[in-house]
Amino acid sequence: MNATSGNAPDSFLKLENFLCFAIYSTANAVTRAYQPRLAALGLTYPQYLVMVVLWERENQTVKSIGEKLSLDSGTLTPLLKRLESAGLITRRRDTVDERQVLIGLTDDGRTTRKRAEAIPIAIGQAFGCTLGEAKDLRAELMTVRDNLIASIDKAK
Amino acid sequence: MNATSGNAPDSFLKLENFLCFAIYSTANAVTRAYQPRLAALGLTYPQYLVMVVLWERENQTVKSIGEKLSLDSGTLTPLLKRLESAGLITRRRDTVDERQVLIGLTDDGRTTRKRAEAIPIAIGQAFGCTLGEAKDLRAELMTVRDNLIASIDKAK
DNA sequence: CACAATTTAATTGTGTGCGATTTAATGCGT
DNA sequence: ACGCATTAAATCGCACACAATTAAATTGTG
Repeated sequence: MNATSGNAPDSFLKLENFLCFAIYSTANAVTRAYQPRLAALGLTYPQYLVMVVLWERENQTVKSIGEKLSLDSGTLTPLLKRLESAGLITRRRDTVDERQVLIGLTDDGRTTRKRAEAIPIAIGQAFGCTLGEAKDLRAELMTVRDNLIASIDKAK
Repeated sequence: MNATSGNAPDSFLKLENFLCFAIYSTANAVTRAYQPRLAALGLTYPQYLVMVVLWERENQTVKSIGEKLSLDSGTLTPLLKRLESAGLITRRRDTVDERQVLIGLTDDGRTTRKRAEAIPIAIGQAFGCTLGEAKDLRAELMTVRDNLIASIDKAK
């Protein structure tokens, strides 16, 4: 019996055993990997995700974008204002329900999509795994993510 | 041929296909899941990771901690100052090599370990997967992470 | 030994994330 | 119609991440 035996609460507190650290650290690496390519489009990684959501469908509310990305208005409002200043999106109050703000794309915002198409392919190669492996990993992560979110919600 | 056919660069720009988004979003969920438990110890999630590194070995340099967590001094210096103000760690210049700052634990910092031991077990349950699945997922992620970091380094 | 290159932290500035609160608009029950 | 709960964004404060730069100490080389 020694420190490498792998049982006891001890081993749960070792960094090398942490799934959460693997997730955290990989996420940081993803952002760093995207950064040089996105900088060429004048985007940060979270801004890019917002643009992806809008490229799929224009004129969504802040809430709708927030649900898709699991981000709240505290994060999105300033981010969207920056995208607006950059001339990529539009923000206007919904005339029917004035609580809502509708986010649309400018011509520039739509055009940027073309330039963005090469990025996921390049990053996919940097991941160093096959499309099938990526798909499996993505599915497993989304399951874990949904479980975590469910347990957070349950605690409320 | 339609929008759901799944080929063409088009499908690479769909959020639901993004491995990177799965990683990003799961990482955010991990932080939120840890937050209430860590708040009871007065720690944030990145601070907790630093403590885990120090619980494994005391008196490491900022660089050594940074290598283990893939964080630079721009992130670590202010974080470590906060842990110092909280009375959990000590910071002192190495007298042999005065470029380095050695990070140690206070009695309080060492004691906090005991209270932290229950956390990974509770979070592990929130993940909703078996220990084996977690181990596999962790290994796959670390491979992806290392590939990403290698591709970032290669670009320099 | 001199001194340029390297190494280690700290600093600065920008952009997230998120808890908590606030503001304004809408819905809903009586 | 009234008032109250609910909802949607915005705001505020704090703590990361990280690129870029700076400052100080050490190392390596002639």
